[in-house]
Amino acid sequence: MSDLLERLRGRGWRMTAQRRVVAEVLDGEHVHLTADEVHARAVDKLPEISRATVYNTLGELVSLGEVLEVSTDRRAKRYDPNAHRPHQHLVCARCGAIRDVHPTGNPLSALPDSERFGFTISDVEVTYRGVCPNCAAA
Amino acid sequence: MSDLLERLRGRGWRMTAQRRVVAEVLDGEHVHLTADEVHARAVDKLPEISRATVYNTLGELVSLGEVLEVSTDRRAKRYDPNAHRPHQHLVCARCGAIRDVHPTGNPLSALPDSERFGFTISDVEVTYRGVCPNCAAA
DNA sequence: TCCTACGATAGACAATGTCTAAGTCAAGTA
DNA sequence: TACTTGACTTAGACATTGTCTATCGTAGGA
Repeated sequence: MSDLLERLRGRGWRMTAQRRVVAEVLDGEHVHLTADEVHARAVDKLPEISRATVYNTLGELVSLGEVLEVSTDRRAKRYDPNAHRPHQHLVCARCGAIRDVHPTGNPLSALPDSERFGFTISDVEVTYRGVCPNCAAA
Repeated sequence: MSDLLERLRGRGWRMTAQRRVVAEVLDGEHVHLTADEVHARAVDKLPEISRATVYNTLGELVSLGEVLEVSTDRRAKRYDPNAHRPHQHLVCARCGAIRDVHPTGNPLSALPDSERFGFTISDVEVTYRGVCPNCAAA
């Protein structure tokens, strides 16, 4: 995670204990926490951190392109630190588990010009839904 | 829209003024209203209809498979009456306009077995994002 | 026409996210 | 090191979206 902290510092980010803690919480593969979960884990490390700061910091990380927002369910947004490798999500419809996946081909090419209605398309968001092995076994 | 009302009546749906109004509001192509927008339009036709009834009725229509829930932004869910033809969505990142689109090929096939982590996948949700012609011109 | 179970209602409540005003502090400067 | 300043943090009010409950009303069958 010092990678991320270094990058942020290099971009002129003012380093505070709160920001460091939020960045540390968002470390790892297949991490997809809600803002509230991030807050809860941040509080473990820094009890006086406020909800507003977590929201602010997450918003800044998203603006900087260091973290992605994903909405796999209709409840809270989730934050995905795996922003530097394009990927999609695979969600278990029962337990809500989320995995990052990497499809073949460019998903943008699936949409023919005749279906683009003159839009300039820049991005696709793809979420696969199914049942994970654990839930299938249960 | 009498089609929808007929189908619903055929399924034993008890017909009330409120339900009829909600079904009428959800008529047409490229209709993607939030629950609140549905409520506002329903109130125009039937001033005493309550918010809870709109939510209940939308939920029932979704359960019956007559209407789809889509979440193209992170704000409110939107309701799409075009439930009988599989389609995806194209969203303008500036004004939020939404169009239904129909891509070529089966999006499920883009995910190789090696990336399925043992999940049994049943569904894919695809949202294209870009800028619509109106916003591009402005 | 009358009954009754299902539907509708108002409004409280819950979850998530945003905003504000005031206090605090990181980092540059001398 | 001490000073300064504007960016950062805070608590809590507020906003939005959605859900639940207790009560009232009514569609449709007898």
